[in-house]
Amino acid sequence: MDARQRLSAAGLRRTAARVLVTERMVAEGRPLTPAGICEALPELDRVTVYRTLASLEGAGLAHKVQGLDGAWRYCIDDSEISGCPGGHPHLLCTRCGAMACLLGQGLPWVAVPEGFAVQGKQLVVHGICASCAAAGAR
Amino acid sequence: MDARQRLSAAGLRRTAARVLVTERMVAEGRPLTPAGICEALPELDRVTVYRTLASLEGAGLAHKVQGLDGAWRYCIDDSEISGCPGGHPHLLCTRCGAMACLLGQGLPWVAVPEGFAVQGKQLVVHGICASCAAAGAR
DNA sequence: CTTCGAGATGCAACCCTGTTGTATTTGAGG
DNA sequence: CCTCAAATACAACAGGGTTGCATCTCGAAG
Ligand SMILES: [Mn+2]
Ligand SMILES: [Mn+2]
Ligand SMILES: [Zn+2]
Ligand SMILES: [Zn+2]
Repeated sequence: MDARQRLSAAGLRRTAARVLVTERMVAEGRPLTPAGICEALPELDRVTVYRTLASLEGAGLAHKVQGLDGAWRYCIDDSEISGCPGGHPHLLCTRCGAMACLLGQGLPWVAVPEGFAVQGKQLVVHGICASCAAAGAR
Repeated sequence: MDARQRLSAAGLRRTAARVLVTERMVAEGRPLTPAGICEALPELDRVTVYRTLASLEGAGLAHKVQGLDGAWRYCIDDSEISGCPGGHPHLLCTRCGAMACLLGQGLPWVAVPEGFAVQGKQLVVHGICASCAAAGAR
């Protein structure tokens, strides 16, 4: 699905910044930090990238997850693949900072105390990714 | 168990800062942000609080969890209660920022791709806590 | 094709969390 | 007591993210 189509389908104005950011995220296919996107798109202002990501997330075109480093990662929701309502766990490499969506598995049910209204859950599994392990052993 | 005993048992020097921070955390009984601890203990320098919390965590006397607001929360490990090796889920109120340990349940098993070496997991359930819901309805 | 206004962008300044460097103090063991 | 490694205070810094405001631009309406 084309970036422009995604934006229109979600009822968002198709601005240059949104098209660029969306295309970049689709091309990467994994959760990216705002900083990483800024690096890839130096023609965009940092604040614009933050606001663009917030728009995409608000419109349901992307989801975000927190890294252990305090930075959020945003990833396009690919409606053809995901199909994991309620979200999915994420992998995070503590060495290189790369994040990956663990599609195909959902989030666990958790027993919460009476009166607590659950809005969402976040499950991040951290460790050393395969490529970092290979590089470290070398 | 006394704060001093905890420190000695873990092989840490019993300094004034560590005793104060530990006592404060035991008294609260829930995960606290460094900022919250600083507020409660204005006689301590901010950096000292950060380094003290790192010491406690390194010695296995406390664990930490990330809040959705980007701040870490530290909580004393009460050896008499916890007994949840590998950690436990945490609750976070998105309105007041209060966090709670969900003792009694462990973290789920997650299928990770071949070659990924898991170091740890973090499961944060966020929503509106009972007292905030009551306050909001009022 | 032109007009026009809500919404998006760029820029500067700011806040908050956390870290690092370094001189000074402190506490536990001898 | 002494001693010295470890811990503390203070200042400076770094990174992620937000806010306010002037300017620009998309897209609907004429
Ligand atoms: Mn994901
Ligand atoms: Mn806990
Ligand atoms: Zn890696
Ligand atoms: Zn609350």
